[in-house]
Amino acid sequence: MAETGKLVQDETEAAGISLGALTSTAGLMLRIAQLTSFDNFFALYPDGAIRISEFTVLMAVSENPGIRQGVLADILKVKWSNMTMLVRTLEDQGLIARHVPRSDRRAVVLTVTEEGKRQIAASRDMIDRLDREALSMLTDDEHAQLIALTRKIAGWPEKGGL
Amino acid sequence: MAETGKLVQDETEAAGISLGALTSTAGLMLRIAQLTSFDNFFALYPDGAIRISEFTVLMAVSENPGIRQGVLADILKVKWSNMTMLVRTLEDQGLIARHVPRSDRRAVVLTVTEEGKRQIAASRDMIDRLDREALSMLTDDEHAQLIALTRKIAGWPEKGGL
DNA sequence: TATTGTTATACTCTATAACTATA
DNA sequence: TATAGTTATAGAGTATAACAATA
Repeated sequence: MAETGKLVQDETEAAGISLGALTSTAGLMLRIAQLTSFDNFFALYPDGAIRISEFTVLMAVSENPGIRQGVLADILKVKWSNMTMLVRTLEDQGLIARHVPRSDRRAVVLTVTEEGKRQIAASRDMIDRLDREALSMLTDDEHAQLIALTRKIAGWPEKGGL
Repeated sequence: MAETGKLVQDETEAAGISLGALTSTAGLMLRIAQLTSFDNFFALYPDGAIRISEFTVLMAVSENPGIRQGVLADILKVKWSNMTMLVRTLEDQGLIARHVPRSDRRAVVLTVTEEGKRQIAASRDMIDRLDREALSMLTDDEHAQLIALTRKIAGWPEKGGL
């Protein structure tokens, strides 16, 4: 567990702090929960490992070989201009390959390289484990509930895609 | 036109995109859900109204009169240096008052001014309503579930403070 | 020496507009 | 004219370190 979360709890407990109606503002609570989750996650995450944003793109390309860059950007709520840089970083690392299709020479389609596949294999178990550990205050049932709820918010049905 | 909300949905549906195991990474889903919630919220939020970060501080001070700045920063996961600026903005707006207590002249304790109380009264209903509307894809039960789960993640028990 | 808060600054993410090349 | 992607840059949010005042 992360130091930060514990510290906050101790201090707030000692001070007898209340946030009142704020804890019923779901958007704010989502934000605080997400920050807590990320704090805990990155406290465990080794330096030098692939960045989460990069891993997310890598996984998304892996799940959708030949996806166009713009489509990917839209799904992950990243601006096209920023996705350009993200993808270039991954290309520089040799993890994904860019290809201009003949059917539309404006487009760029993406695939994962062999090295990228190795990176996924090496990182995925760790990320899953750290992700679960970062939310270890939840029971398995609650964890599943959270995923179901956040999927619904994101507009993604049950298993897989949309 | 290049990037619109509607376009995103159409494209992903048309492309039959899948994010696979990524949708079981709770931390990532929390992040996407939070971004979605904020996008929806701010699409409805009127220009010129108090900023959410400022309103959050205002509410927190209102719930905890005399709270010290550093404690507040820790609870809301804001750095002290940044809280200094946030609080100054609110002071400049005449919404909160800063006071150095005799018991510890290093500290700064905060209270909400009369004007601040008026601001809260004027903003709170709207924020609650927009917050609920931003998550209108959830049922009331699911909304309550989400709040319970995020409270638990944040380390805050049932109702109110800790 | 440690703590509270401030200042200044750097860094990361995200956003916007102008540009190209294709369609 | 519209679209896919790029470039350059601006902006917000966040992080870090040095500092002053007080404990």
